[in-house]
Amino acid sequence: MPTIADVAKEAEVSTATVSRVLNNSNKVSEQTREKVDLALEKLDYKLEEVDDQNNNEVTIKDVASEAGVSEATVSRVVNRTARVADQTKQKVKQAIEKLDYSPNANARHLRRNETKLIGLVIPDIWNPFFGGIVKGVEDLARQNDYNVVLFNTSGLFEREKKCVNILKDRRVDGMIYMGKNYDQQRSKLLASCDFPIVVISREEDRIKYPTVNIDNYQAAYDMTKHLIKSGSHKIAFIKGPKKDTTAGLKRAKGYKQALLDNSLEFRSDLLIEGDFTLESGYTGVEKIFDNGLVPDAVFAANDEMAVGAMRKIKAEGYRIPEDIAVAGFDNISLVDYVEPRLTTVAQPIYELGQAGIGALLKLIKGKKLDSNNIVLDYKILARESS
Amino acid sequence: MPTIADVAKEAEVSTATVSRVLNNSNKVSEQTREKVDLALEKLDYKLEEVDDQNNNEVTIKDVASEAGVSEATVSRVVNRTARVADQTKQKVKQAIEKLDYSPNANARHLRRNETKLIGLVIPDIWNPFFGGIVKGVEDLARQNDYNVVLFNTSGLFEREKKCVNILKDRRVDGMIYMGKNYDQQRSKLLASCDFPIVVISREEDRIKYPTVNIDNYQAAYDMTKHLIKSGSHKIAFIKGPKKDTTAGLKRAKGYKQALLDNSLEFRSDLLIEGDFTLESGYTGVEKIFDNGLVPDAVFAANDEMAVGAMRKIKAEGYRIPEDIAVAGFDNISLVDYVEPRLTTVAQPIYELGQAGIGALLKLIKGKKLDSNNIVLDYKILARESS
DNA sequence: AATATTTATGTAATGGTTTTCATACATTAA
DNA sequence: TTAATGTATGAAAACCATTACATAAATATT
Repeated sequence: MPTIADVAKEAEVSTATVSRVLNNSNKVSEQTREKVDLALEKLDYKLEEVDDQNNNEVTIKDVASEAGVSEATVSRVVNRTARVADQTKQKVKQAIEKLDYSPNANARHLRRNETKLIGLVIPDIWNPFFGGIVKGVEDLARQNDYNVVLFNTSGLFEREKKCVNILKDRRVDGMIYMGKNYDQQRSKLLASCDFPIVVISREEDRIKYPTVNIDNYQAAYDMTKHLIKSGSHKIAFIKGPKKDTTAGLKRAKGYKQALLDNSLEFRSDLLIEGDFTLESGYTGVEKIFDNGLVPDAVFAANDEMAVGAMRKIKAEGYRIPEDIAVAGFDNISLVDYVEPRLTTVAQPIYELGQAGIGALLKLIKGKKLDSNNIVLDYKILARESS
Repeated sequence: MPTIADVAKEAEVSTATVSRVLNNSNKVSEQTREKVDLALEKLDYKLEEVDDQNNNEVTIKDVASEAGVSEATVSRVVNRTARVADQTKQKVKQAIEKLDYSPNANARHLRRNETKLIGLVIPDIWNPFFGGIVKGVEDLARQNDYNVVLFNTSGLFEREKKCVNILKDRRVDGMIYMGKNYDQQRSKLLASCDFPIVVISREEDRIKYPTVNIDNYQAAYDMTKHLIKSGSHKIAFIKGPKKDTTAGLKRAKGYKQALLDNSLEFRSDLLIEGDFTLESGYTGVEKIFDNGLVPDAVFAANDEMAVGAMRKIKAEGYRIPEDIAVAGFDNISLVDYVEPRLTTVAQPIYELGQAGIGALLKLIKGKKLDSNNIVLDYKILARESS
């Protein structure tokens, strides 16, 4: 169906001119009129009621006229939102069946002023830790008739910002946010949203949104204690980068406190900085060895670094756990693949996701949360490496 | 803002009755009228123009009146869809800024008859293989102003069906589908969709939608050849389950053909069935040993099974690769964590996702694809285990 | 100066649904 | 019977934007 604009383009004149030709306005030169006429012919432009029938979507209108009732009644049948006489109901249902009608969710959402859409902003879906969370979120969301729009930010603030703005435009009903960390600019960004937000796995004290987490301090404390009980008393810790998340810092704190509470010396040369990659675990242990130190246990703030540590320890000829015990944090799937199997803190990954969306759904429904800081249980998984 | 329905509820009468009271219809008993009046008062019901001001969303109307122009002009400024005088443009932009207006994407999509939404149906987002694909899809989609709605089906057909129906209701512009496999019921399901579909990582011959894949047959062939060249001539293969995907079957075929082409005997007792889990790799090798056989190489149809195989091989005291070489398939991240590092076929996971969404975007734009079967390159990663 | 054309902008229809209020008809109570 | 009420349904106004067409004013052309 060509429009006036199409014709104008074809005839290389303005739409105004085409309009004049069509309405026999007299201020059109013979030449131009001819050009336009040609274009009209060529594109087979029809004046009568621009038939927008290229879009053959079956609408509620079609169902209504098929069933011989009003659109309102069809809507009532579809949504079970008011009593409809049995006879009528049957007619409507038959019409729906016959025309294979399914309501346009967009139109419904526009009208109802809700989208049944949850924004999910995470740094890296390729990382199974986030994969598990996303799974937990999506599963429970879908069970509650919400769908999830996924955004992968690589932890870049600029990208996070873009994603959040898209979510605003889309008028999502809520968002689950996992930024790289939680600084001032991010705080501002979240504050600009007028839908509920839940933050997962970012244990920040200054955060003003509901969070779902484990107690990182206590978990690290417990794991350290476990290593001490197993006979270690010279325990190294590989922590996150200098600008770590609060969650990361808390793990380091838990480690330190456990040492002190058990009358062990805290040595800063056994507290090594890493960046959560396998390599940094490897080089972390290397640094310790280079200093002429040989710990009897290495506890890393995540599993990847622990595996890196294991590799260096083995490369130097030490046995795990006989000479040096190793422990990690997170319980991502790979801990099962290394040898010896890695002792680690099991985060309830899937459950973190579930708890997050659970809280978000409550907020969306306007309910209050019992607590603004949901804390889930972790587990110390003592396995072969300790 | 109470509605008539609210008042009716409060007064415990039908809405019809409330309506009659409001319009001074005379057929209302004194008693009822009193009840209704009371309710009206209590709820502070206002007749004049039901002020639906509870929703304080800034709309294009607000911007238009703030800037003193028509809504059409605002739209034109926002969408750069027609020339607007500089002066006017400035006014509009200021108004937008002042009111912090952002267009309602839903309304736009409804009108434009597009949603800028891509459905992404996968079996298990927790599995990093799919995680990588999702990342590739989302990255490229977002760069092209499309967003991704994610569905996690666990490979259950019933759930896949539900998800696809949601996508239909939502009128997504396209879908990327990774079902468990591709049987008749799934084929029917996809056929019922009236948006373009691309299938990733399902190499089925009978599939009638564009697919993105690697050449599984050739890859397995090449890997087998690699093992032979490295000196193995008694190579076991751990394949997928009996009802495997065609992709899985092709890997087995490639393995077999490579043996034959290199004058090696194909022995069915060295072709073991697994189910793509670590455990099945372990028990697979166990079965071989139980039969009194000791292969000099084990090639598994995926990495998890290869790791399981490695574990059993080491447990029996054999050295890898000196006694028995091991090879996997996929190159998921864990291959880097095991020792020795696993030789494997590297699938271009992220690129599979990208190619998939690339093809889909073309289809959405109404373009033809060069080929209905996009084949990406794989790599034989020869590492320590072979 | 007269005519032709474009530019800038407005009006109103449109997208598909939900929902409020109104009302013909059926039912119940007096 | 009649008066009072409920039931089942329809008409029309939302929801918020885009866009086809119309038109006054500005500009170009002759």
